[in-house]
Amino acid sequence: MDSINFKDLLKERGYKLTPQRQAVLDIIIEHNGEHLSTEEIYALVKEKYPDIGLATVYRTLLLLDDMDLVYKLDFDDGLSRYELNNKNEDHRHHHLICLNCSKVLEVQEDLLDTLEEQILTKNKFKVTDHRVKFYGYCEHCSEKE
Amino acid sequence: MDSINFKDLLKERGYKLTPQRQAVLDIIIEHNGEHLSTEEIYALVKEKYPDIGLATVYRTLLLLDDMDLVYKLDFDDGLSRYELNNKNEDHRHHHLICLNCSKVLEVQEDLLDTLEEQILTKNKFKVTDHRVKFYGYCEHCSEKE
DNA sequence: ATTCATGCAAATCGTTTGCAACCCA
DNA sequence: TGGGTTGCAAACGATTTGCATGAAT
Repeated sequence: MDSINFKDLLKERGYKLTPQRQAVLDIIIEHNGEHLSTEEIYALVKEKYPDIGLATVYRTLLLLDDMDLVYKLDFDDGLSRYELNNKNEDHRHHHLICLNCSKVLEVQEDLLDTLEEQILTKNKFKVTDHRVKFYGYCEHCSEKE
Repeated sequence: MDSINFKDLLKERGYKLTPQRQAVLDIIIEHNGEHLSTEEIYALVKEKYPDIGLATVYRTLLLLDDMDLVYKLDFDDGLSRYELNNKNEDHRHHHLICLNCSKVLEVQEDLLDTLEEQILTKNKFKVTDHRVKFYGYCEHCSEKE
């Protein structure tokens, strides 16, 4: 996601490119693969842009989510987390949440397509997206038992 | 879930059976199949037990969730919802959330077992539970397009 | 009698919003 | 210039917590 592209996307919707918005997006791009919480994003942006307000970060994340540039996550820790919405990823990945140490791993596998077809025929419900979270024990925590 | 059983389960953990706890559980059993929010549960319990406090409902739901008697749901509407944890159900069911009218349907299908096996072998992650939400359009809203 | 549970109100915490000042287009 | 944007602080809404009272075992 280069800045030219971002600016155009904003303009399409009647929005403006501001240094704050760019800074928030930059941080998320820099931390691709991580699951940053709003506060973490705020702290990281503040390093480069000390005057930014928390409300601006919230507003920007809402905007980025709405533009499908980021993906909002929920790992049941009471915080909203975000990751870069990697569009050239063939399938959305899923998260493996360890019930013991809370570590979050990722799976690329996606066998849900067949399930979605079944849902369409049996329930007449057109699935356009899904969110899956697997809970269990990671390698390290499984061994400790 | 009869009350004798409930009382024993509580005693095992050093807790007491109170009319408030029984009333909350009763409401959830009566409304099996629904996805009641905390406030909805509070209002329903209040009909039978007008003096109950909201904090008690919160505390009881936390307890019931911890005892695996109920299942906490999140339909992204900002509210915590709960459903009876039906243990004789062969598989956990999943939810179909309509992006248009927000109606929530349920699927009993569970093709995730094979996925879980793959995750165990490939990621050495022992899956013990999963949460799946499908987003899309229900029959009615699909037709309107 | 002891221990846990309740109700109430205050506190908490993440998030949203109103508004005057500000700045990008 | 003008309309979107910002930072700040106040407001918000769901949930939690402190504490004195009350109830279950």
